[in-house]
Amino acid sequence: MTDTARGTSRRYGTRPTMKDVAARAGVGLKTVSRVVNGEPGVTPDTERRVQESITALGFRRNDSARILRKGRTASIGLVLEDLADPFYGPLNRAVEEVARGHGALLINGSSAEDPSREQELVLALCARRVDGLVIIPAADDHRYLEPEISAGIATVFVDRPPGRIDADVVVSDNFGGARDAVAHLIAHGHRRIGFIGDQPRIHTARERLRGYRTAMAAAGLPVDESWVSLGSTAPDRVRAAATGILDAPEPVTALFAGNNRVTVTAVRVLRERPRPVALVGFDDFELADLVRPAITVVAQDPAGMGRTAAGLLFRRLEGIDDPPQRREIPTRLIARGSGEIPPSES
Amino acid sequence: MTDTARGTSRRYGTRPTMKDVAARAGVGLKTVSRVVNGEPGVTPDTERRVQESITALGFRRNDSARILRKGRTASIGLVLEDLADPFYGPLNRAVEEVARGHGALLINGSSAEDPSREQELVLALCARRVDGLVIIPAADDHRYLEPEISAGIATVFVDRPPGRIDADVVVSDNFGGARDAVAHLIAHGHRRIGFIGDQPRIHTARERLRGYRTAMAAAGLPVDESWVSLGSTAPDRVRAAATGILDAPEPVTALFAGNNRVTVTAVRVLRERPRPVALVGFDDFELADLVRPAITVVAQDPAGMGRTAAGLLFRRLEGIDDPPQRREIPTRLIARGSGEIPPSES
DNA sequence: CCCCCCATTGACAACGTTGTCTAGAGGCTA
DNA sequence: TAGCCTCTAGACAACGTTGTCAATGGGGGG
Repeated sequence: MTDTARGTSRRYGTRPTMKDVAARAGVGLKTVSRVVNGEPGVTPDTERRVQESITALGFRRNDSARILRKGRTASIGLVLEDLADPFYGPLNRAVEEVARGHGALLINGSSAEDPSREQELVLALCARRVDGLVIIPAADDHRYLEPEISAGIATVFVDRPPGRIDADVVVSDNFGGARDAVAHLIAHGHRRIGFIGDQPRIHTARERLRGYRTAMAAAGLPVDESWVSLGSTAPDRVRAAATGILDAPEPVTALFAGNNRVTVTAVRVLRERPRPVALVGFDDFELADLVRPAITVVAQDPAGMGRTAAGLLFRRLEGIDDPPQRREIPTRLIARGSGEIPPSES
Repeated sequence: MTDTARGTSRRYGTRPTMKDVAARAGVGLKTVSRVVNGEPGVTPDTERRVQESITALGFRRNDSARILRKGRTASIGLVLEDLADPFYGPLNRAVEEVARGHGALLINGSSAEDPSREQELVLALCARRVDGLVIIPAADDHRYLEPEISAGIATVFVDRPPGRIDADVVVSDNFGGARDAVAHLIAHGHRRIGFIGDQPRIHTARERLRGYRTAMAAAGLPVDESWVSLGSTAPDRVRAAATGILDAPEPVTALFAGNNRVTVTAVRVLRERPRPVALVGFDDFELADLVRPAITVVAQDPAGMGRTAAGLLFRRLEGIDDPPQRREIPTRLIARGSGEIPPSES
């Protein structure tokens, strides 16, 4: 026999079950279940005895067994690109709040922009039988989700649409926001405006570029292709791109930065140069108003996106089965100074 | 009969089980289990037949049942104050990475600094039988965890120590960091230094105050109690406190801000005033170097804290059972300008 | 006073997987 | 060729809960 610890206090790692509680209280197993779940049909006296046993033994219902039996896990999965990215914080929190309102827990993970990691994570969540998924996609082919969706796992995509399947999706008004940003610069007198954005395989980057071109065209302004630079948002790449655009013989007088990280690098670059250049960034960021000049941005509403996505998800979980929905969350231009700098010749 | 959908494609919401796979492949249930888990003792031919059935039916193992049977959930819980707080992003991510390395998923939630919500969340995670917990405490009494811990749920506290129980804990060197910050200001000639911190019921706030007092005492400088203000970090409160300290008849020449949020508000207040006042903040924040003057801070290492905490947790899960550990993560003073401003008389 | 009904309670199967154990088919040795 | 061993495969119980159903007992109406 190896149970040397037997008999000394409680066995480590062993938890009491309803059966144990029932035995101690001298009642049936099902009665304990009823008490634990607050079901009717138990006399106050019996209930008291059961409760006493529960606290005495430190019983806690095993939700794994409950889940197995009931088929619902009361948990949803959230797959995003990077838990550490400040943009996703409010989104994460908003999804959590909605989940909490529905009594569900949130399981989450980062795809790190790696499609295979996204898939691995999503399938692990499906194996857990989460009730639903909120996904910020890294992959561009989501057909691997088809069996899961038809098996009843509700799925909502956020920030970027799914690839090659149809599903609920919540996106920012990337096109409209970008168009507004560029129109704002044009309204302040700019005619030569540069655009530095993310890799074109990313949907949001393409939409923002489209907004840029549309605004320019609407004002009858030509776009010199050397003003446009799409690619990695790594500081080095952005710095090189910005320098190239600003040092051209006939340089731009304003920059539109395609996202957060680009904006920050652009601020650093502009600060090193004598000539004032206007700047509007896509995505707000904390402290954008503390920098001098304060940064004019097109603000997204990540919390709103999270709330909307979670709302759609629980709507599905409640059984509403209409065609896939698309929700576009408006953006808002916040003028703080950097976007209102007038054009200055070299 | 209500099964109108029967016969048309697959029934929505029903998933194949190992039994279904076995029936289709003409093998026993256990053989499917063996194939799914890569266990030995299956001929290549049989395995092929089973694999074929699995893909044809879109089978995915039900981890709820597996968990029930095996007793391990391969998931850990993370309870923090606010998923949206940028400070916790890197911590969250670091914990996730370590969990991922151990094949575990991460379930997380926000306590919103509400002790009862912390407890509710923690107990929900315990009912799920997470293997372990990483907790950034909001409560100051964690005895409610005793039955869970003795039932084998490993628990590590981060950022603040647990209340009234003994457990592994990972904290920043709040005392040392604060002392260094104030010593830095003293080294730059300041003798009257204000401190604005968080509510004294929070451990980190007390430790940082202790560091402040120690540095002042070490330099033989008196502390006028009107220079010290602890309380909510809401902008209004901090603004009032800062104004009071700075408008005193014999005002301070430097401020030490007890955390992130305080620092940001302090920057705004100082910017509105003519007299230059030195500032050092506890906690680094993105773009601290973009503000003018750039902000000198005592940087914590949230990713390091997360990694260390998760490391301790999985160490426990591997069965190491020594006394509760305490790990202190060093801080680092980053001089950027605001902390090197010399004293200026009114 | 009898019968019916309702409220309380518990026995039992089921959820889908994994651990244990045994059966059967070959191959090898003596 | 008998006997043994190994390797594959499946039958069965168990994990801890909940849904279903039946049994018991007490109270009220006829």
